[in-house]
Parts: sequence; C-alpha cells; structure tokens
Amino acid sequence: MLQNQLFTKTRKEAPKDEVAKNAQLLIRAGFIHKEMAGAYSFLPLGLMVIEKIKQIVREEMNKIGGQEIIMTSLQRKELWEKTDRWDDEKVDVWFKSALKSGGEVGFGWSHEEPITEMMNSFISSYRDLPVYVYQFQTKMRNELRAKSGIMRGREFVMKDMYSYTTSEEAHKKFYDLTKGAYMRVFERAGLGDRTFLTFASGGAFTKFSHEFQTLTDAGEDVIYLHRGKKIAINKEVLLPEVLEELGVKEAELEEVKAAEVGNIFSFGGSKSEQLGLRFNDEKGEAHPVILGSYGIGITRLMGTVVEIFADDKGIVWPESIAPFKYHLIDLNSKERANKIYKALADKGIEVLFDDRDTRAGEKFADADLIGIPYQVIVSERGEAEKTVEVKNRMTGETKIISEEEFVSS
RNA sequence: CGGGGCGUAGUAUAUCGGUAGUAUGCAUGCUUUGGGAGCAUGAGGGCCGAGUUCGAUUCUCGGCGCCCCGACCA
Repeated sequence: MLQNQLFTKTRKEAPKDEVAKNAQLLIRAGFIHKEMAGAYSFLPLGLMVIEKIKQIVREEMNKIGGQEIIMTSLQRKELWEKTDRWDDEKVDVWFKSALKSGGEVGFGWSHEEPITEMMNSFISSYRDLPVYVYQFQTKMRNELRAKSGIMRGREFVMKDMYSYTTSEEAHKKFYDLTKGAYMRVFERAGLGDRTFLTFASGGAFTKFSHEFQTLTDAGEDVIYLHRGKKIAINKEVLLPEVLEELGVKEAELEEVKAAEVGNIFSFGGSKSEQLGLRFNDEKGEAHPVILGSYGIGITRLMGTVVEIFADDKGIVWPESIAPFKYHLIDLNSKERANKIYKALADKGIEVLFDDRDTRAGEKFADADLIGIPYQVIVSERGEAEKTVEVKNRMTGETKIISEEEFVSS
C-alpha cells in the first residue's frame, strides 16, 4: 500500500482526553478514531490489525471444530425474560431501544440466550451433537464508565463461541480443548509468555471458570500468580479452600495486575432448560443440552498488545498481527524503492511504502510510531552497492543487505 | 452511581470583564533533505442556553460533552 494514498495521518501530540497509552498511540498513529466515550472507529491500519487477530482466532477455533456464524445484534425482550436477564436490575449494561412498530429490543451485550434458543431449530437428537459455533461480534455494553481506551469500551469486538454437548464429560473434553486453542491464540498474537490460565469464580454451575489474563499494569484485574505452575488465581476467588484445591500456598503467589483477554465458562444444562433446548438420547429420553461459553476480546487484545510492546517512540507490533510486515522507506531513491515495492507487491508481501515527499526524520518518526516490524530504508547510501537497510522495530537492530537478497527472501 | 477535574483553531496550550496569543498541523513560495528543518505570506478559534453587565470567552446558574479515582464488570 502506498502511504500517500492512506487517508490517515500521524500526529505529534496525543489528544488531551486520552490518558491510556493504547488510545494515545493508536490515535496518534491513525489506527483508530474516537467517536465518543468508549466508542472508537477503526481506520484502515486499525482494521488490518483487527482482521489479523480475527484470522488467528478463526484458524484456532476452526481447528477444534468451531463453525463461524454471525448473529444479529438486535435481541428480543421476551427471550431474555425467559432467563430473567432482561431487567436492568439484573443486567446493568443493557442498551435498549423501542421498535416503531411497538415493543422493545435490546442490543446484544452477550449472545448466549439468542444462540441457545436458535439451536432449538437445529438440535433435537444426540445425533445432532456436539455443536460448536462462534462469531465475531460487536458487543454493546452500557458501561457506567468507559475507560482505558479500547480496553474497556461501550462497544467492542469479541469472539464468542458456544459449545453444545450431550454430557458433562463431552463438555469437559471440549472445554479443555479450548484451553489449548486459547493459549495458541495468545502465543501467536505475541502474548504467550505473559498470559496465564487463571481460576475465577464459576457462577452457579461449576466451581471455577477460567480466564486468560495477560500481565500488564494497564489491566483492571489483580491476580495471584504461580509462575512455576503457570497458573493464576483471580483475587475474587483467593480463598483457603481454593488454594488447597489447586495445591498452592498463598506465600508462593505473586500479586500482579493483568488484563482479561479471554474467558471460558461452563453453564451446565440450566440455561438450555430455561430456553427449552433439549435432545433425545438413544432411548428417546429428553435431556437439556450442556452449554459452554468461550470469549476472546479482540479489541481488548489489540489494546493489550499496544500497552505491552510500545516504547517511547511508538507502537511495536508483533509480526503476526502487524498491519504490514515491511515499512518501505524511500529517502531520495524513488526509482529503486519503486522497483523494490513492485517486486514485494508481486509476491503478495504486505508492505507499506512511504512514498511521501517528506523529510527523512519525519518518515523515521512516523515509521516508529506506526510500529510495523521491519523498516526497509532505501537511500543513496545503498545506491552504488544496491543495498537496503532493514531495521527491526522491536530490537532496533539494523542489517544492510543486498536489494536482491532482500527481495528474494 | 459517589467523589474530583476539565471544555479556547484540526491538535496541544496561554491570556483576559473591553481587538483572543503561541506552537504544531494546513495552504503558497524560496531554501533545505538520514531522526518530526529554516524563512516569508495566508486561511483557521471561545461547547450550548439563560442571567449579571454599557460590554461575557472570562462571573453566576442550567444543560451537554470529556477525563480521572472508587463502585460495577454473567
């Protein structure tokens, strides 16, 4: 992509109404635009990152049998009344509106109810199970206070997956499978070594649910970490019996701040019961379908990555979710740079070509701010030998290699 | 929802009861060209409403919006 054609611009100064590092940098670099408190638009660069993250998640969910769908954001009042979660007293993050034709609708803050009810149309026998479905959805939550940039907005992108199985055993098996899939997602997104499976309160159905907590001071949660065992316990369930069950002593735990980038829940059969989702077993006896729910905050993950890897010059993207692999910077060597750009583009390599007619300093500063993993500098210095400089944004390391070698690598 | 802070140009800020200044960004020209260059010229601004006043961007009240701490976050 030609940088000249990118309609966004970088800024030197962060807007005064943002304090969160992720929002400051993403706005300065032109990835997002703030529409109102807790609501951000994703611009070309930001959307590319979102799509990269989604693709990683998609691949991992498909690998464990997930099927992708997308549900409507509009939700029926009657449905949520069946599970007693329509009332604002029960769920305080509802956005609701009225239909002109009469009646009320809600904007989805979660999709357990509608998707489970929908499954009534497709699940009636043990032969129809298991079913694993997921979607990438824009969730809307009427938070009393939005904060932390894109890490806790009123509107955000979430992957939510639901599992429908015949038994607790089958459920447990899939539940454990998702733990692995989730860790692979976070590893691929660059957060592997600082993301921990965390025990959290499980609600009415199981003792624990599990969260995936990524260590960062920008997070909202406090967890107690056992680095040796690679597990953590959310502050909310740091109780003697929990410690005993997990076989850890409080003294061995480290108190750290973390951001919840994912969570997985077991619902048992009660919600299915409420919504009438049952299946017949081999003997023709009806049972409620066992439900599990699995979330990954896509936009929160993006914000977390920015918080963790950014330095004083700007964002640093892990290669796996960067909008481009290369930032090609032309310093008065347009002919050569053009040729290199075309060669890369022909090979389908993702490259942002800074073809703007600006000074070197500005190009370097912008490239550092945007945070693409490799900056490829084409200048008069390499004219005679036909070389380019390849600078690693994360390490700052620079290599001079021949144009030919670079293009063919 | 409790507490605190804030609203001045695209952005960041200053000043002031009486012609609103600076930086940056933007436009044009010249000079410059490896870490956000220099000079010149130009366009661009007081959240909304009411009140006080000869006069309000400034003071008072109300509204709207934004930020922070706490609470909340199946």
